[in-house]
Amino acid sequence: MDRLDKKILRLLQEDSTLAVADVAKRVGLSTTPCWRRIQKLEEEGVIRRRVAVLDPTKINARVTVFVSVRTATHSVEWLKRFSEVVSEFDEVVEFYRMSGDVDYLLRVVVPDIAAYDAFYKRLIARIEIRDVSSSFAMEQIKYTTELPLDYMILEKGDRDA
Amino acid sequence: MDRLDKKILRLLQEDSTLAVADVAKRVGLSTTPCWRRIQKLEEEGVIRRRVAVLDPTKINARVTVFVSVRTATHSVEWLKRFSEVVSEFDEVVEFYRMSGDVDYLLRVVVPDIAAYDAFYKRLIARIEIRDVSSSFAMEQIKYTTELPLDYMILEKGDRDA
DNA sequence: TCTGAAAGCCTTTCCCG
DNA sequence: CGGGAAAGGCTTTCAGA
Repeated sequence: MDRLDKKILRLLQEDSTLAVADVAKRVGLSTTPCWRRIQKLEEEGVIRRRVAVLDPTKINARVTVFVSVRTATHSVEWLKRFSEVVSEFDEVVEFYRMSGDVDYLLRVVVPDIAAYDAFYKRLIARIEIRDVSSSFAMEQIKYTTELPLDYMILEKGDRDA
Repeated sequence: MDRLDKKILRLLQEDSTLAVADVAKRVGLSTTPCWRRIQKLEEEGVIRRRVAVLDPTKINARVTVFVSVRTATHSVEWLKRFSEVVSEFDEVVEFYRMSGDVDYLLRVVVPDIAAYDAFYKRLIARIEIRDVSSSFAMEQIKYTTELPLDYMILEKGDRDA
């Protein structure tokens, strides 16, 4: 991956409806090589997918809750099952295993607090959890799917912008 | 919005490269009305954008850090500036104003702990913060841009699947 | 690897139930 | 609102350097 790939990724992270010819123009290539590069980035899995991003308020998914979970000590199999059960919930949009005093962190999306309560009950009905603590987001100030590209490692001979 | 729109959204949240004709087939419409519905969903802002989702490991953005921030009591202007300054950082991919004992929560993406430390220094150099606490994610078990559609409010007469 | 042009497929429009 | 068919535009392939 060189700086042209990086430019292409920057554009497509922002707007994947751009025509290949447009991307090509902006990075200073003609369409064919640009098309091939995008193809390669997809094959290599650098581009994982192309998706539509929806407005949460318009589909009644206004509230984000961060759920901190402490599990009791369990076997590897239990932890695997725990991951699977939690991941199955559509309301869980992000799910991390953490270092520090919290074992897991979930980002849960629901319409309101009542729906969160219902979700919570369904969750604990499916799996035993030692300790759960919920923090409600009052406002989503920033949310982006664009990952920082500044840390990308370029091949030798590509040190400029 | 009816259940056909919901089906369309479900498909496009998953894969926005689907041809309109394919989406149409899967929801049981022909291309023209399906195209019109997608158009409308875009105009109404239900579909906010279409983006490429990248693999974090392939672009050297492996580590997620959750940063809990407590601010001192400040004016509305200061809080506005705080939001702007924090949002400017590409490493901050999510940023929430919270209820409870933490005032703000940031999801920060960096390649490693050293890069996080550098980010942290740049952040506190730009704005004064009372208290910062960082939690590192060891593993991203689930990450999806797909919001739950089950809570969507449909127009009267659309109560089925 | 890049360019330019040709072929094929989709999107988008038009007009009719 | 939904459908079929035509026009226009993009994507994808192919040949040449």
